[in-house]
Amino acid sequence: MPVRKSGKQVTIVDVATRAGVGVMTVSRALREPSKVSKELRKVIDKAIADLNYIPNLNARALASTRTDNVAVLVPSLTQNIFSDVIRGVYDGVEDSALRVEIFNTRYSSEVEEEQIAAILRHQPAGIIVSGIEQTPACREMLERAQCPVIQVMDMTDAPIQKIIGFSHVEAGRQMTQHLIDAGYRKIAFFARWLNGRSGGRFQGYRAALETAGLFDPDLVDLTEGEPERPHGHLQDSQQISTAAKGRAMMYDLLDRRPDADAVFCNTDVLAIGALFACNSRGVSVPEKMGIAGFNDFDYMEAAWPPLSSVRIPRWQCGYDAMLAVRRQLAGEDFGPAVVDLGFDVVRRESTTR
Amino acid sequence: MPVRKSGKQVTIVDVATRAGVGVMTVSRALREPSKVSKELRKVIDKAIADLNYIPNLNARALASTRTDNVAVLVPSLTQNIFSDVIRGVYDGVEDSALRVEIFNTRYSSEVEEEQIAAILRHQPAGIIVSGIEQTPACREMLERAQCPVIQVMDMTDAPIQKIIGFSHVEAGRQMTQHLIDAGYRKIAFFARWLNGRSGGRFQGYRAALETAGLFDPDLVDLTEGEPERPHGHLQDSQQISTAAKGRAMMYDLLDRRPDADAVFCNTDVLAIGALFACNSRGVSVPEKMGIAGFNDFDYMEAAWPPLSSVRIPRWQCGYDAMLAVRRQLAGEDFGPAVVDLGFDVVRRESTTR
DNA sequence: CTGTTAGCGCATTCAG
DNA sequence: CTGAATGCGCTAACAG
Repeated sequence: MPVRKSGKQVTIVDVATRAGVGVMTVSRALREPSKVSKELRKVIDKAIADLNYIPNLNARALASTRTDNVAVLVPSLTQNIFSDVIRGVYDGVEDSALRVEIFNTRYSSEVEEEQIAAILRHQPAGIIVSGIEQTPACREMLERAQCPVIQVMDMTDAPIQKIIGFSHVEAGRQMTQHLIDAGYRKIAFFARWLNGRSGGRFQGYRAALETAGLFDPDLVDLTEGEPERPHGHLQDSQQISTAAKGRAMMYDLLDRRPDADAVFCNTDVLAIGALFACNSRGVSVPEKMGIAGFNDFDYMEAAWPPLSSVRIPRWQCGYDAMLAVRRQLAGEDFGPAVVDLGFDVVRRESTTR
Repeated sequence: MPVRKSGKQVTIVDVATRAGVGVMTVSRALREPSKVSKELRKVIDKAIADLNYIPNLNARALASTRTDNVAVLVPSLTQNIFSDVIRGVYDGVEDSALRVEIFNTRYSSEVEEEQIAAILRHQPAGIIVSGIEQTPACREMLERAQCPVIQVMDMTDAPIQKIIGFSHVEAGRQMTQHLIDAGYRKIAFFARWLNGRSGGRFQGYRAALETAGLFDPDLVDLTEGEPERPHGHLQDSQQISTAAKGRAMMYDLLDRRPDADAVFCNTDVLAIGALFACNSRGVSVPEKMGIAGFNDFDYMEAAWPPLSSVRIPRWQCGYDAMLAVRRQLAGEDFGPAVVDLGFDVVRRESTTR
């Protein structure tokens, strides 16, 4: 008498019995069809279909001590930045047996820690994680991980295993330098909050202006200190609008500092909001006010006037990260530990005068 | 001599040995701490920390024939619509032991089928899937699933188990009716492609206009037939811009049909592009051209002039779906099979004349 | 509250 | 190319 209810799940044994072959043959037919004779394969396929057999991947993972899941951690899905990274990841996983699992840390270190712990418990094939701001606990876990770990979308000399990204500091610096070169002198900075990456941009902005002797803290508007984390059962309609924020910041700037002549927005949406503010006040862009954003989403080019921005390799980070995982799993060369993909300062009408 | 390399993974046995207790006590301490005495719990926790023990969830899943993973399938992550749904899902999972796993089908039925198959092989705790357009194969798999299955963001009389959403047809109809009521007569329709949901909006648009005797197929611009699936190693910069598309469609409309007086855009970004086109041509909105979008993202209110749109319960769909999963798992009442959350036609300046 | 035993479904190993 | 035995790490089911 079985101690355990012999779960009515269809197992590989049932399939083997029905097909009149050994269990191992079924297992092979499932994973390496080429190693099973064509005839047996047919019989087995039929048995599988008849019984409606569904392989249990948990059992497989336990027996083989590995899985085909690549975990991807991003801080936000609402910001298209990471959607593009994820798109790259998906493009990179094609024609492989791997599966992509997305995890949203929501800019919370606690959540990230929990998720990494949970991911490791599942014995992933690889991990792709955004940024370099992991807590010591996260970092330790990731260092101990028995699989490829790739960091993306930022830059550091000391990656966990490998990093593929670009320098936010340098990006902020170069865009600011472009504004200076274009003839702007009172260049403001708009951001809703600063994290490691956006903070880097701000550093670059500040460095460029200080070098030029133009830095003015009064032109910096960081409004809120907290990272984005819409939460607490907010409904869509109750969300704080970044575009509206950009508009409000521009109104405020126009009121407070009528001498300001340009703004570097930490985000494209902020820039769009700022543009609308100028539109409604009759402030001409780029003549009276230069506007630049960051990310270069599609609508920047489509705006009127077209808005300058910094184009960053979002898709490429995701794609290359997945390829690196695959190379590593295949036992091939892992390549350099640090890959700097760079960025482009895209100059459009909004900063041309 | 062991047949198998006794993998150097730390197991629950190691912990039990070190703590000087039974295996089962460790297992309990991990999952139901309240059922283990405080003292033992301490000893066990220390042993876990000392050994750096990581529970193997695959083994747990195999032994208990269930997991804590709720799979969420969405057709796109680039469109914020689904990001909001996912946000709702995350908010709904809090204070539960469940974990969220996001899957991106990329508007591909094949991908969706593969993913659903893979998900089922992992014995999920629940499944949340977008829309009602599952292929027969998908539908069959989901009907067979031994876990709660919730469809979201659309409406049907025959859900797999339960659906939480709203009617796209009705939404399209009501927005169009609003435009008619506002006095517009030559109302165009812009869309980049039609799938089940956007197609529903078009149906509603058409129905409203036909009822009013105003339908004109020449005012419908569906440009492309294919659903969005940026792909084939496109980099960010090479993506086709929806905003630019909206702008181009408006230019085309202004050229082809100078008598057109309004447009219902299938998507907010399209509407933004259309607005920029009017800005650059000096066409006054809403006087000469009414513009309405769909989704009501934050930037619609922030635009100049503010743009009308249809606000849909994205967050609520995700949140309620997760709660339904939890209720079902807890053995509580599953509630009605069909939940219509409705929507709001948001009238702003862009359609007020 | 605690421990023992058996087995979840599959892949590894090694022999045919 | 095929198959039989063994155990992956954990938890259900009982007994104490």
